Amino acid sequence: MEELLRKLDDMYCLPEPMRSEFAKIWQPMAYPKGHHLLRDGSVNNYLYFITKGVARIYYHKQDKEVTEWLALDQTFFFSIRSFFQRTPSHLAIHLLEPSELFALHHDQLMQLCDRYHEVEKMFRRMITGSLVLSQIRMESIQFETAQQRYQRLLAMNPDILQRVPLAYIASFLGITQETLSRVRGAR
Amino acid sequence: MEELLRKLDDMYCLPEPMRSEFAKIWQPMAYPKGHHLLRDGSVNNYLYFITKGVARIYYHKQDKEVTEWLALDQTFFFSIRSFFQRTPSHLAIHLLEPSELFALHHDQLMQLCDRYHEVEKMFRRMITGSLVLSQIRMESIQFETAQQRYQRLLAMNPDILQRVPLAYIASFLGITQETLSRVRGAR
DNA sequence: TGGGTGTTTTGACAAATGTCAAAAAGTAAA
DNA sequence: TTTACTTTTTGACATTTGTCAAAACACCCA
Repeated sequence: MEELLRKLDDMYCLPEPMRSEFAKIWQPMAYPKGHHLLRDGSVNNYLYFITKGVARIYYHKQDKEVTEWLALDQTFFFSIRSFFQRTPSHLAIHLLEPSELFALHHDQLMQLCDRYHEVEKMFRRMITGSLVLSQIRMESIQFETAQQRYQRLLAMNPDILQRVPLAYIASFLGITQETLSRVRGAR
Repeated sequence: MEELLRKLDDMYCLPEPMRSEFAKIWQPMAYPKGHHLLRDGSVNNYLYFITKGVARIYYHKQDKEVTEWLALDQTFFFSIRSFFQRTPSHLAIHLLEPSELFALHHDQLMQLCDRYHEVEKMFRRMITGSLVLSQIRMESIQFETAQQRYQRLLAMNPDILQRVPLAYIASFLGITQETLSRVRGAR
């Protein structure tokens, strides 16, 4: 819980009555490796924060699985489109390690946003951060080689190699596993 | 101004005192073709809405120019990172046609967000919309061929070919002009 | 220890896209 | 209409990445 609150403070320091009220609506949970937090076709009602473990967000493209995002410890994740638009998700989310998480229900978040301007502001900043990240990733995908994308990922997550199978990393980088293997060999 | 207000209502219908107060802080402007709204290296203080014309957002990658976004009529645009993080922009913005725009200054927007919860909410929804768009574009770039991306662009902007040089479109799609030319020829 | 299973690498070749140079087409002004 | 200029297309070839199949490696556990 401490890590979560610290992350939230980074975005916006809620004044005290709201801070603890906001803290209260996060539900702590723990699941084994392989557990699905979200199956494709259902609406993503929760915004997650992972304190320990790894989550993988993926979808089916024709017959293949495509990894859209890898969430390591101390990060937020969810199906952006499904959560905000309240539509069935084309994404699924499962855990690559036994994990500990906090989950925040969409409706409870929205209620608190309606009630407290401060919560709304904090949430707005959180989304703004996601938008900036999303832009950076887009530029990376569009204008860097597989090699460069791999280096960038390693720089941001030095221990990802030990924790996530290469097939998922390759898919996340937008290349095949074989290409990733060759890129790695070249250095 | 009507178009702008209609777009804003789509996101969130502001109640009346705030709606007109919000409308007041948008500054109308008109510039000739080629005018730079933002030069790289300076902070992007304005969020723009274009009512007539085309704006191109681009940056320098080594010796080349890369088109990051093309904003046709009735859309919002700005340098996301610079505007939110208040840092010098690596992006520049200029106009491909004589254009009419509305501009909203960062500080005025933030002041109104602080003052009115409703404005904050509307702005939050606006950013949420950008985030969803950004996600969709990311998937498109990562998992579609040049051919498919071209078709998608045309479907969303049928008149873009008449208004934007192919070199810019190619760059926006993340391919070279020659490849775009061949993709076009193949249908 | 030795299968058995899943993961990662390698090889041979195909497909997509990039690069550079030149030709063709289009546009605008004299 | 002619010229000068810009934009778009084409050609030849190089590079990157993908595909499919097989080999090498790593790990678990009986």
